[in-house]
Amino acid sequence: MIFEEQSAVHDVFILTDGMVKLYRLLEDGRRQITGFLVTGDILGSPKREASAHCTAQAVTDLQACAFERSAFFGLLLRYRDLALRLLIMATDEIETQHEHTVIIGRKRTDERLAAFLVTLHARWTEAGETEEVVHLPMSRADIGDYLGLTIESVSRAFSRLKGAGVIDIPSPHRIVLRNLPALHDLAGLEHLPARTVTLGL
Amino acid sequence: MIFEEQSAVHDVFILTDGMVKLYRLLEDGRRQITGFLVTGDILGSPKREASAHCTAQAVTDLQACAFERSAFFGLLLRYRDLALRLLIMATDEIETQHEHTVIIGRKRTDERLAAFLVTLHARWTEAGETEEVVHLPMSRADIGDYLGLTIESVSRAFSRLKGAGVIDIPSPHRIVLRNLPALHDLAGLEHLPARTVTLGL
DNA sequence: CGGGATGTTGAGGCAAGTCAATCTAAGTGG
DNA sequence: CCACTTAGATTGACTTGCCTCAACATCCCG
Repeated sequence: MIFEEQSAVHDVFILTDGMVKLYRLLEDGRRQITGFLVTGDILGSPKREASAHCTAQAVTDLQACAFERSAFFGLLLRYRDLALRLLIMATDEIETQHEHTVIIGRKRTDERLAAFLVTLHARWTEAGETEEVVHLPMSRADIGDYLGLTIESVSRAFSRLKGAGVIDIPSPHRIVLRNLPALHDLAGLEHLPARTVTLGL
Repeated sequence: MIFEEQSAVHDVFILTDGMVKLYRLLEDGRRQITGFLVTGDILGSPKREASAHCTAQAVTDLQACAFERSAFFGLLLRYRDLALRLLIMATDEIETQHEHTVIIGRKRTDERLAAFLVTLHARWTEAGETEEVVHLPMSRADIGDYLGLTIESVSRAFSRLKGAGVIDIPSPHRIVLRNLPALHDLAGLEHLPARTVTLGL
């Protein structure tokens, strides 16, 4: 657990290795994951007070670089470019959130999963992966809570895609994309994010 | 129509009166509205290239103040506070989008509508409205596309809330909140946005 | 007063959820 | 090295909430 909803956040992090999930909980236990962060991404709000509005939890073992918030603000005030850079990143993040909203608001189960796989694949490719493979360090429950589905629906969607020959599943956490164009088509994503760094929260 | 997805955007707007909807379309016509902007809100990306990643369309008659993009960037480079302010606004917008993601990803129809009404009410109250009334300039189709529902589901949800005595519907575009606590409870929102200005797109 | 657009209501279907059983893989201890 | 346990994933049977399709109601606006 990195920090929890409502709690004060003392640092801004830059992930140097591993994966983080961000989520919010409802009182009755329903959970919505709002995003996953990977190596290179930034975690933490640039707001001054900043009690976390969501929970950040490790999906894998992590390595990160932590900046004390006050030090971070010092940088922010001192280097005018920094705020502008962060503003661009925040703008990109809003765009990403919109894409996600379209996915969970208007797409069916298989389309959601396809979009998820395609997006993750793009991020791994960016990170140097050359094979058409997606690593899924997170559980099916995490995927479901990210896509607004149940575990079972996620599992069935995987099976259907496998049955259609679009993917292979050598292990639950390793997916081979056998037909990337078909997957793209199913995902129906307008523009994959061109950026390399995500601003989390 | 203010600007359309993919098209170049020449201005940054500050809404001085009226309401705008932002949305994205899928090829088959499915639509997801990602947000509504009201008086005082800002519309436009602070990115330099900026072809719109979503469509902005008027819901009502509008009045707005338009800044040419280049002039806006001049301001952005000249006043270091401005980028910081916009960064805060963008951060708030991300938070709002997360809330919206929770709503459409994990809540049932009536909860979604309750959350919608409560949020809009908060914005009208902020704007000086003292009665427990919500004005809905947008159509049922717009509400559905915002909440990830069909027109019919929205209409039925309105009827159920009315039947439960939580709201009155003197006209389709005018909702009286008869039991605000119950509505809040149903909505299950953790924190209503404290901010007054929304950054659109 | 029509007539078109918007909103409401009803009947029935289906995609996704729920509940439950089974399978798999990774420990863990004898 | 092998039973036993446990957590996660898959699959099946059934239920249900929302969608679809269709009919009807209401409201503007000439």
